[in-house]
Amino acid sequence: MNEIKSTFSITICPKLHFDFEATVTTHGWLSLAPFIWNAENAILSRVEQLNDGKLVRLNISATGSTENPTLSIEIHSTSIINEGNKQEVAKLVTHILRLDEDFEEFYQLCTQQNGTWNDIKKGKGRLLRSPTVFEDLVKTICTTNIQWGGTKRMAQELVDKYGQSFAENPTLKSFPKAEDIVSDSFEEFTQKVNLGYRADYIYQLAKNVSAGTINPEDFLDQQLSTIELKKKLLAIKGIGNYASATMLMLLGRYDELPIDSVFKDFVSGKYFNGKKYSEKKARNIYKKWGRWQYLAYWFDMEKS
DNA sequence: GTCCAGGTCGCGC
DNA sequence: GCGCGACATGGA
Repeated sequence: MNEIKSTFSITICPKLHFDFEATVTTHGWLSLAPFIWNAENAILSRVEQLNDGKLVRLNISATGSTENPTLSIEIHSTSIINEGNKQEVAKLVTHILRLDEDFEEFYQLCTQQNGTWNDIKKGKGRLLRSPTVFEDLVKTICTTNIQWGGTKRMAQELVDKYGQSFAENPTLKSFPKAEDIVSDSFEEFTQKVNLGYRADYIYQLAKNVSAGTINPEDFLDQQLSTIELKKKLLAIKGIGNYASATMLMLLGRYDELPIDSVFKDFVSGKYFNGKKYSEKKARNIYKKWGRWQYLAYWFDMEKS
């Protein structure tokens, strides 16, 4: 058994109010591999392969109030961890927890609403995301036309069959990179993981990303308008209206509503007494939230 | 056994 | 631009 050689702690103090546990648990992403959530101790864990190939296991936790929080990040590895590795990890954690996003305007809108909207308070609103846009794209495709249990299974299978093993505990693996997936033929891929007809979309995406014809990480570019971004997302096979809205949320843009069966059931039950309604009427419910509509819907559901 | 899921694609009109 | 069937897989 390889011994752990390096354990470091990095402390990040978020600029604004920040609720670690709410950020991690308000989105189902935390129950998709390779994320591991230790609810008892409130530790978010995952194995990651860094740019230089080193495999690390990260343990992320928080102490202090939402006004004055401190994030603690342990890096476990059998490799020597250098300053560059630490900086990469800090950047990764900033990304998945959205420490750089500004929610002040959303909070103001919440304050304008009465009652339970005030419970959102400062520090909530952030929803967990994956370290890479590629991983979020793959997972989002795995949420379409399937129950949540199926999404979890598919994420786990991808990690089990194509992730890189963490030396200390080989059952812990990273999420596969595009190159890991296309190292196999499509036939081998469909044999190893059971993604149904989505296998085609995901393999195609991995091919394109690996070849550089699609660069999902560029989607984080703030210069891109939401319209342009949506166009790029819809051009990817397997991403339609619902999935593009979900991806926009994961890219920090909350303009679009993810209209799927869950959305329809929720809106029907809460606002239309279970009766049929037009999509336009449903949209009107969240219209006043402007570019924060996704979060308005999300927390409307959370609070119910 | 049968049905269908946090939809999307490709077709025909 | 809109309606419709097909789509893989496993869980309900």
